[in-house]
Amino acid sequence: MTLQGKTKRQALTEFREAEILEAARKVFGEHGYANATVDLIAAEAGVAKGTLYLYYESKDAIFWAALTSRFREMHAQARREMQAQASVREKIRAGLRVRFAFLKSDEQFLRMYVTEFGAMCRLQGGPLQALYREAAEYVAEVLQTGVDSGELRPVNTLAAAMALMELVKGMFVMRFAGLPRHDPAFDGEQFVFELFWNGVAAR
Amino acid sequence: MTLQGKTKRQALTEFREAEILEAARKVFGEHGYANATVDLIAAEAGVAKGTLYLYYESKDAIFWAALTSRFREMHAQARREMQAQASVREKIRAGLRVRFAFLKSDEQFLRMYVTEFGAMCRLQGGPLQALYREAAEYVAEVLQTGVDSGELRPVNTLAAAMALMELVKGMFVMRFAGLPRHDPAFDGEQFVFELFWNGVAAR
DNA sequence: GTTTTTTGACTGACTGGTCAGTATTATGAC
DNA sequence: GTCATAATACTGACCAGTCAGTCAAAAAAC
Repeated sequence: MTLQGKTKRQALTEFREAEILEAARKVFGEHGYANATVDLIAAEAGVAKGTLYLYYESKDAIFWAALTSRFREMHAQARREMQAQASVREKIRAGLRVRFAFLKSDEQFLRMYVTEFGAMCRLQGGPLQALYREAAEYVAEVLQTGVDSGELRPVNTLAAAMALMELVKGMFVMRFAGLPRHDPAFDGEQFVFELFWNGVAAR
Repeated sequence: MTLQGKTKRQALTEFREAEILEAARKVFGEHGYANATVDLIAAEAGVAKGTLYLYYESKDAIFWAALTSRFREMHAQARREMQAQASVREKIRAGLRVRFAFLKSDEQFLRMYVTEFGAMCRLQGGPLQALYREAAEYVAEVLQTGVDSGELRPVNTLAAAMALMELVKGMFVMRFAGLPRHDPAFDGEQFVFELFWNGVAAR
């Protein structure tokens, strides 16, 4: 009884939390941070405004939770897939595959990631910054093994890792900038891989 | 008299306009769009709030004018320098040199460019989008001549051009993300050039 | 004196956040 | 099992602060 009861509550609570984050991603994704109102998020989540403040202490906190939770998932999955590969080349490819799949499958997250990311970096020490750094550092680590083994030519691995992540973001910026309309069959993932790999691979 | 008067007025008007844009860049750069207030911009520009509305019809219009005027300058100068070069390789190098110099020399514009750019792309058909497209298309044009002459391997030139521009932006994102602290002597411009050039150059 | 430009106090819509009250679920006594 | 009590979760009307935009009056230009 006790256990079942608690489970029921906890389950409900967790469900609510997920629901709120989902709603937040939708509203933030559609309207952007500034134009998204807490009332809208509450309505979308199907809860009262006050309830939101039981789960998160501010609009800002909701935003961070919504963005970072997905970012974290994406990064974790990319890391897993990368670890499962043997060569640096395949690790990079796997990382790209995961990130592209993630961003393609979740329009709202994509919008937040592409359009709000820059603005959020303004906050020195913000949660996203640490995550971004962590993600970049893992990729840099992988690249370093390639440099050490001679698979890649010497390069600033951290800068290269960041460049790669920015390239991924850049490919999706195209969608919002309406580019390129010319070639709908264009494969951004392959393009980024080739550009990056040729750019850093040993000659 | 009339002429002199008008000239004086016009001169004042133009001076005011430049002053307002300069102030706007400072305030938007420091606080971000959402946290920048029209009152702050007016104070910074040394005019009354109402005066701003004689020059621009809204906060949004001020923002656009402030961002696009600099972006336009940067693009125009890059274009000039590129045209002055003979080879595609040197054109690309020149374009990078101009953009890096611009962003390094103007902290406020850099902040707006890096942190607000994404958010602004949200507005389909916004002024920046057209500018961005135009800038990318010019670079793509240059790349195309390289492809045609065999200097570059076949590549989606528009995507490559955008990737290049995103790489530039990415190098400056590092500053805000605090990366990389490891190597202060790191030359972002050279890095981007090599990464890009190796990535798209003929094999 | 008339016209043009500038001013800055004012307005009112908007929204993040609160909290007193209500509803739901868990606990315990019998 | 059932009823009373406690604990927890939820609600939404409300408030206080903010800020884009206005306009009547003042200043400046002519």
